[in-house]
Amino acid sequence: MISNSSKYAIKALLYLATHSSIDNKIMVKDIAKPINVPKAYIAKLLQQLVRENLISSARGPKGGFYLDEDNLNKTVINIISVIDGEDNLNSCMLSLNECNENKPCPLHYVLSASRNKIIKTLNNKTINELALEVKLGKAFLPL
Amino acid sequence: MISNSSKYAIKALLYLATHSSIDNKIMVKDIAKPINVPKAYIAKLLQQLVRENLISSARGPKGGFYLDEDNLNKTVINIISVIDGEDNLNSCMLSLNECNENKPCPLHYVLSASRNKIIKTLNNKTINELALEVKLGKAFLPL
DNA sequence: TATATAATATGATAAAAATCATATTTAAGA
DNA sequence: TCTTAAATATGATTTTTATCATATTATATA
Repeated sequence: MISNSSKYAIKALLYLATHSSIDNKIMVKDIAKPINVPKAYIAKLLQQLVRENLISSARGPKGGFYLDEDNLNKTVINIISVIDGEDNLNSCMLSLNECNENKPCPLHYVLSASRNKIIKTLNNKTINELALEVKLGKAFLPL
Repeated sequence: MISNSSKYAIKALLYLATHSSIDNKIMVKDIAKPINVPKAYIAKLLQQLVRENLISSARGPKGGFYLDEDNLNKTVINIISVIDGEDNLNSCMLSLNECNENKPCPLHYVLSASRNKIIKTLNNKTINELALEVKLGKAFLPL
């Protein structure tokens, strides 16, 4: 439903949102440790996220990863879409392709409301907003 | 979060709930086709489900799979637990082990309510109740 | 402009999940 | 009680996901 890779990517963005800035770029190795993901693995994911404009980077000395204004306004769904592809979250819980709101499978039927709410939330909440919850002391890292 | 195998198992139980009885047992091959799962794969899962008392079976001629009264009262969570193990659904969306209601990660924080509702539903709804939705015309197979 | 530092591209390996294949056991019915 | 029809047990294979390794490219700064 949501892959390990997506989870790692979300963690990385949350970490960058709360710790980096254009003047304070963070290297792979300094991201991997605190978010608890293998360095070589997160490195690959970060590269992919850069290509898809979800995060920013600079090479060479003083280089590293950070989030610019645009990056901060990405949503969780944006991340999952890039890493896992579009459809995973849109499909019903049993991955039935003939299942939809009009003709729902039994599980879909009983879960529809909650499920829609989750998707809506993931669609609306930006990384920036999530990071704000942390600054307000409502939510917590470590990741 | 919820494996393919679990999805297949849920589909199988829903199919049996709506089509089988102790007097009308259904063979592997007649389950595999309508629920759209490879025969050899579902066979293995069905065997596991029998061992864990989630479904019933009989060998030999006139044999096959069916649900007894006890089986019909199993919940979706029961199925997922048997196939995927206990923890998968209880963990937070990012699989953080230090994340909980009191000290939630940002994602957990914004999804908590919907997520709890889903888990509660999966915990309470029995296979029998789900099948009833179908009989009442509120929900639909095919699977 | 040489050096060192950092991301990038590419691909190999390992682990897990999904799928397939088959010999064995059980039981119904002729 | 023999034959046949079914599940069961076991394990092999394939595919996908996760992980690791490294040579290449870009850039700050001495």
